[in-house]
Amino acid sequence: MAFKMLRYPPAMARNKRDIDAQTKREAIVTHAHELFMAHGFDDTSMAMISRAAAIAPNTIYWYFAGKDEVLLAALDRLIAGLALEYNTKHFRSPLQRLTWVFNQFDAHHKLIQAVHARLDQSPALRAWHDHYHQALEALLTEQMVKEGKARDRAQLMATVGTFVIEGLLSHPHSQAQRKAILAWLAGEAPSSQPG
Amino acid sequence: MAFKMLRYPPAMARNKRDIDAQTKREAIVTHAHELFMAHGFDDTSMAMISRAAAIAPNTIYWYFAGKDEVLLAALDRLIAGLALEYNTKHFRSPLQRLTWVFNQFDAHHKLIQAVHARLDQSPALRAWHDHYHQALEALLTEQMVKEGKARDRAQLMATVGTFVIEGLLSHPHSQAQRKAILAWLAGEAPSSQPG
DNA sequence: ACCTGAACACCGTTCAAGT
DNA sequence: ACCTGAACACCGTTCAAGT
Repeated sequence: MAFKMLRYPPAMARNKRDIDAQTKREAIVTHAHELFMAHGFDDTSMAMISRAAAIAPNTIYWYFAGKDEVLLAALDRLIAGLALEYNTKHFRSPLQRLTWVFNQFDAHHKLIQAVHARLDQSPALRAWHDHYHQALEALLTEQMVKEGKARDRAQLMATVGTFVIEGLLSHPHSQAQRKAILAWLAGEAPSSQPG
Repeated sequence: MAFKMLRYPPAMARNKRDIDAQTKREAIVTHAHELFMAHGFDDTSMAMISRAAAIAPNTIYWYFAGKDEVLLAALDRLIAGLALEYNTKHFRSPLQRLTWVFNQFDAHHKLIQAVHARLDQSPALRAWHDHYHQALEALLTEQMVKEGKARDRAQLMATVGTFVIEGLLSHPHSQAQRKAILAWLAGEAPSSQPG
């Protein structure tokens, strides 16, 4: 009776339980992440995720409010990992920095694509997207200002830059195209003239 | 017996039937277009379209292979209309031309968003998208070459341009931002300096 | 607290049958 | 040729019940 009011079982068991729960939650996210990457968000069903995690489909709803929240958790973990690596790395040039960031996104572009596809349906994903979109824009702006650009010019180019990055992520293109565009973006350098 | 091999009923009726069929087909497309714009592709069910067109849900499958084909028909009609208007119009400046094109897309951006969301699921939509993406890029390239840009530079900027247009279509932004970005895109003009 | 079987209210699509 | 009622194989999610 009384213990029914406790939010958790007693201390000893509580710790163990919490760890198990956390591990299981992460397992769900891991499997979901892989499946989203392999088949896309729409073509990954809750049943597929639950099968991969060896649980009943509805058990996912104990850990997450819904499918979008699973995606959100995968995204958060992805970004946290990237941020960590970004901060410990140092880059030889602005182009190298930009290329690294782009390549990280590109390696997980199916996840990012899922975000864009669900923007209108999920306010949570909309908020997530807008937040990191703005963060990327700010990062590009500061980079350009540091390189001596006027702030309002830098802001414009940063917006353009995020659009270009998203464009590259979601459109097929050659390696040469990518290289030229990133180079242009990093330095606004003129494309190389043949001959 | 014999007439069963004819693909159509006899002449008199055939004409009438064909007209009716065409009209009905267009009615389906019109209602679908409106619903896609209002609710988005995913949140528009075949049942909703059929209700709007006052037919049974499965009747749509007599006219179209599936939901994606309905979207495709709506897109084709949209583009045909735009192309017609574009060719009869003349513009005072490259910026005016670009702004007009952009505004047309923007007015129907929910449809274009649907294309992007379905790219991976539907090869037909993928083909459609790639075709018109390339067409837009070519148009921008020729425009820039006409203005005296080197061809490979123009090609790079055209790719960037289509990414920027898609970015503007799919991201919230202020009117001022839009104006500045389109101006930059049209002439690569420097953003205005305050003071 | 954690997990599940069964059900719910959909969905796009198919099929057999009508006219 | 054109249209439909009924069914199919899903889907994400909910609920009552178990431990």
